[in-house]
Amino acid sequence: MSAISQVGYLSREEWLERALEAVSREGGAKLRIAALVEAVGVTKGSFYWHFKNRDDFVRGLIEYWHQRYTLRVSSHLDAVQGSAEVKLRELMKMVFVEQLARHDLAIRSWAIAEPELRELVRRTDDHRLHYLRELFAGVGFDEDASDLRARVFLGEAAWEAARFQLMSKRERVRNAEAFFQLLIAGARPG
Amino acid sequence: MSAISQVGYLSREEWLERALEAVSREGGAKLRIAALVEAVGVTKGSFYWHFKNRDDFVRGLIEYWHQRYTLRVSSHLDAVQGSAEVKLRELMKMVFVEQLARHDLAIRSWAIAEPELRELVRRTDDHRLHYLRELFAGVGFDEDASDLRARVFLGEAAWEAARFQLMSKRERVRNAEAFFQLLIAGARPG
DNA sequence: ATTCTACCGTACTTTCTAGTATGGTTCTGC
DNA sequence: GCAGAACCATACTAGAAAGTACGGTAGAAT
Repeated sequence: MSAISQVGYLSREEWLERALEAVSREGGAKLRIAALVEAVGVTKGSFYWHFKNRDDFVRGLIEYWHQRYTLRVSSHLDAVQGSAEVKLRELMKMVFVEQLARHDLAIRSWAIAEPELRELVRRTDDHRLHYLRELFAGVGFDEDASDLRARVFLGEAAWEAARFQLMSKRERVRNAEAFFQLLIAGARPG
Repeated sequence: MSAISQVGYLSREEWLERALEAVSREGGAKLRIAALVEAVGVTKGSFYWHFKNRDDFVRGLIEYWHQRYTLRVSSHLDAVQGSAEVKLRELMKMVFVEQLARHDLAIRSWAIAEPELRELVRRTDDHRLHYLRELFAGVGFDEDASDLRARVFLGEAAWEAARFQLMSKRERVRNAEAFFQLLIAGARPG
């Protein structure tokens, strides 16, 4: 019935992937289903096929975000051959150059009020924090130093996510390098 | 007509002060005027007396937030007697112990979509960044080092704002001290 | 005390939006 | 090339939320 023929149906995962892009662009604050489905390229029929209701969608999106931008990343790093420092460099590239945290702000804005959602996001934060601590410990820092650096790393990511600043890739690379110097090279243990 | 007699009328500023507390507690994502006026302790009549409409309110709140949590803070620091390091310590206490950035997430969540609001928030970020750079330069760091440290400082603030973690005051003080060590004491220039 | 203005409460209207009902279309397996 | 399942469009309904109208009260000034 549609004028534009659909190339194929959307799986729940594809749906969430597109939705995440739309939401972080439009902002989670005024999320209307009508606007969302338009951005995704479908209609409400599709939305209510994949999701029970609005809350179910939000939960699903946070869950997907956790899977895609935290668990999958740490799994990827585990598979990287090399020292902890090599892994850390790879992670920095992903986060600060490829802007892996670009959806965080929109996601977090939902979780303020609902305790259930806060718990979901907290789980993400805990995983990231724990993983980073291990990474810095692997470089050779002691417990306190590793903990501090993990938090600073996540802080920089949060700042990039919160800031509405369009940086060129060149600038991002430069920033990432300076940041690396501060955290590692300038304070290498031993 | 109200059962509870009002002690007095609310000025626009008092209105915004109360509103900011309510909004950052309830979250900006699902801001309903009915819930807002209840939290503030008035009715819709009051809301629409002080604000033209919902958008006007959001603009006003961001403006107030900028004034109260950025401009007023830098003015306060300018008046502090002492070295740049003393001022920096004072600022760290305000931000990380007294949690001055606790409203940032809710505010930012609105600004994602609307270019006009993004511009307002960007102005806040620029002011903070510039002020911090000057502060670190005052301590003795060169331009690049000051710039980097300013961003790391704001990163830590953003992380605290984004994270749903209840820390005791004791923990906050400890964290602030460790952070100070990283930025200053452990890398003092000269 | 009265008048003017700032401020607020309440009831009402209008607009918006989540959610439903249902028929239709595309895909998969056979 | 058919049957069943998965997926989606459209039209509709109910409820919620924004915004308005207006009467009333508190404060300030004279």
